[in-house]
Amino acid sequence: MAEPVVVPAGTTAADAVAAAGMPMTGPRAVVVVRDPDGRLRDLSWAPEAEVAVEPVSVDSPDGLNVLRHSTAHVLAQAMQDLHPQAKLGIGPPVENGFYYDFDVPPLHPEDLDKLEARMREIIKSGQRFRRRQFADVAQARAELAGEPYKLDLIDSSGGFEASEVMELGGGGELTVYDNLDPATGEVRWSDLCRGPHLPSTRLIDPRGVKLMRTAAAYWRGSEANPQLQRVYGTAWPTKDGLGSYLRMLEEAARRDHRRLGAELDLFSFPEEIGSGLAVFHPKGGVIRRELEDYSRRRHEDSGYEFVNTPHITKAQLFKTSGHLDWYADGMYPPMQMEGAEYYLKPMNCPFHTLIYRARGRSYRELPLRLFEFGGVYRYEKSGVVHGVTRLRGFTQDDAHIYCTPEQLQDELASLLQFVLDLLRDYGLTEFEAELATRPERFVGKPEEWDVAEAALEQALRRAGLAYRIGEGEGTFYAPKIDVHCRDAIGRSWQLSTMQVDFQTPVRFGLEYQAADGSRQQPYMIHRALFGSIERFFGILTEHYAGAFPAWLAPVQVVGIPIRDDHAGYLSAFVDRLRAERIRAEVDTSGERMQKKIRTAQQQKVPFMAIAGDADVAGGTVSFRYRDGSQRNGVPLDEAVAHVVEVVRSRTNAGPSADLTPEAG
RNA sequence: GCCGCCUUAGCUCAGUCGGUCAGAGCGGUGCUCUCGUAAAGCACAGGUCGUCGGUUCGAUUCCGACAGGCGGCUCCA
Repeated sequence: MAEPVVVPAGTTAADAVAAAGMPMTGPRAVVVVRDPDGRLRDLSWAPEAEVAVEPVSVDSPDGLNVLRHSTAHVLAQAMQDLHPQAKLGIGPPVENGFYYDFDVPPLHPEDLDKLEARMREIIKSGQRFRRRQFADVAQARAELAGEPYKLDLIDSSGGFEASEVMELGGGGELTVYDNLDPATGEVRWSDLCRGPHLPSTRLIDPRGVKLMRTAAAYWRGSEANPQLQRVYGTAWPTKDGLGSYLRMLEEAARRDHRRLGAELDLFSFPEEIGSGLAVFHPKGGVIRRELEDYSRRRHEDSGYEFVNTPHITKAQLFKTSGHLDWYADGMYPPMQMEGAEYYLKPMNCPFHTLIYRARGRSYRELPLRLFEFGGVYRYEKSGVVHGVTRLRGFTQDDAHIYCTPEQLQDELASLLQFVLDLLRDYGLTEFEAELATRPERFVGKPEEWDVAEAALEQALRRAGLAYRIGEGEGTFYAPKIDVHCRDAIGRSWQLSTMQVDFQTPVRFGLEYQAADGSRQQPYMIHRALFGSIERFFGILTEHYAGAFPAWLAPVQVVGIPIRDDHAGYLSAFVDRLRAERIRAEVDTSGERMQKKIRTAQQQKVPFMAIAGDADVAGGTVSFRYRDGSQRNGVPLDEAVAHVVEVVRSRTNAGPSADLTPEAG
């Protein structure tokens, strides 16, 4: 945080910042100030009384938002220069960039080039941003008569969350920013906006700006409204800032699980099966099985019992659960059979609940923890299926826990801890949580919701996990905790969910007999850890960029003979590894050694075991690891023990010669 | 579902302003070659240019529908 500067009454923030000797141009330029109330102000702001403000530089989070917001204005000006009929929507900064929505005919990639060229001209002309307040709504309406969407914003401002709409200030204050020609002071362009903005377009480095793509977006986010053309762009204080952002995008593309899934022969989406339905190939199958097996073991250790349930059911089950009332549109349509309607299941919980109800339950059995890798089918809209992370058929690692009211709190706390521990074992270590509370449409009694929400919040506190509240974002039957994880390149993914459900036990009439002989209703907790196995698989693929830890790698060791006649020696070595259940093979293809190394490297095999005359003579192999490091002349016994140790440790790092302690 | 774009060999992509233009690299197969850590050489095989319909003397090339995909929007129990 920068040192505060004092702005004397009647002078501008810019004067004070300049007098303090802070940069006014360049990659660290101060672009706005924060007043004592925390509000960001233009540098041209002149307070009526002396005030201490915090300078905000363009490379700070707030400064970047200002830069991007101002760049969005430049984009809009460029758009209206090139397409005078374009009507303006909204144009806020977003993570890593900005967008602006326009009512124009659909745009094409060439249009972006033209817009960028015009933006560069505007930026170089050094237009000044001037804040101007409308006297009243009538004046604003008159001036914005040609901008129907801006009028819509003004007319419905009462219904807006002010923080979400950059166009409108708080408290009904309406302001406009004029872009002035620096030489003549003429107004070149104006936009309804609450600001703040850069003092001048000169503060934008055109080499740090790039328009990224066009897309359609509904006006004000509602399907009921017309679609506008959205232009996404990004802006950084410097050319290097843009460069490193573009490199990050390339890195993300390099990690794309759809691409890696094909390159590493993990899974595919045969058109014949249908959109959103994946098949896992043998190598993908190995990874899945390892993921699942480890999860199974951990669940068994933690008192879960495994169940199996069918993929289809008569309609009544989902009528009882309430899902048909809420989610019929998201379910595959019913099949008629023997006079009954059958549905593919979109959820496992009603099935597990029937298992609970299959016989009388005693308080001594609780908590009863039922677990299943349950295949579910959801009719996702055609535009949303995405690789393996958004499928129409997928597998939930779904558990339902039935417990007494007294057990609820401890059960939730230990459950959350269990979830976090297990995610760490798969290599995810950064978590954020969200507590999603009662939505507008819900079932049950508000008092019950309050109890459930309080229990979840308590569990979060006990776990010491940072969380935010998602007001009204719970499901229709339960509030929930969602756990989000950050991957290796900082992207956040929503994974685990825990829901406290008081409704399903009522709907299904669940009971247990308490110690005093009375019949009581259990509480129910829904919990998914990966959410979807397939999606988790995809996320891990991107997290590890396809270089899975040794314990998950589909092929753990490839033996590479230097000459063909070393293959037999390596086969014996590989047999010893296989006896230890290591997934090992010898590359006996007709290629030369260098090519085999390249192939194994591209397949991201954790251990290459190379052998030539020297190794055969010495009874050793030479390891090459994925990171290119080497460990040569390792005696066979030691080599087997080394691989076994790395795999069984389930370490998510390496392997690498640099991480391998010299065996003694 | 909505808007825009895309769909040529297993993969990545050239190409046809409608008429011997169906091509390349990688991958695959075969032969030759193999002595130390990211690509040896040669040859061969592979595509009714997503599917169906229309326009046309003639369509992979133009039009339409459908399917699948990509980027967003919306949605995500």
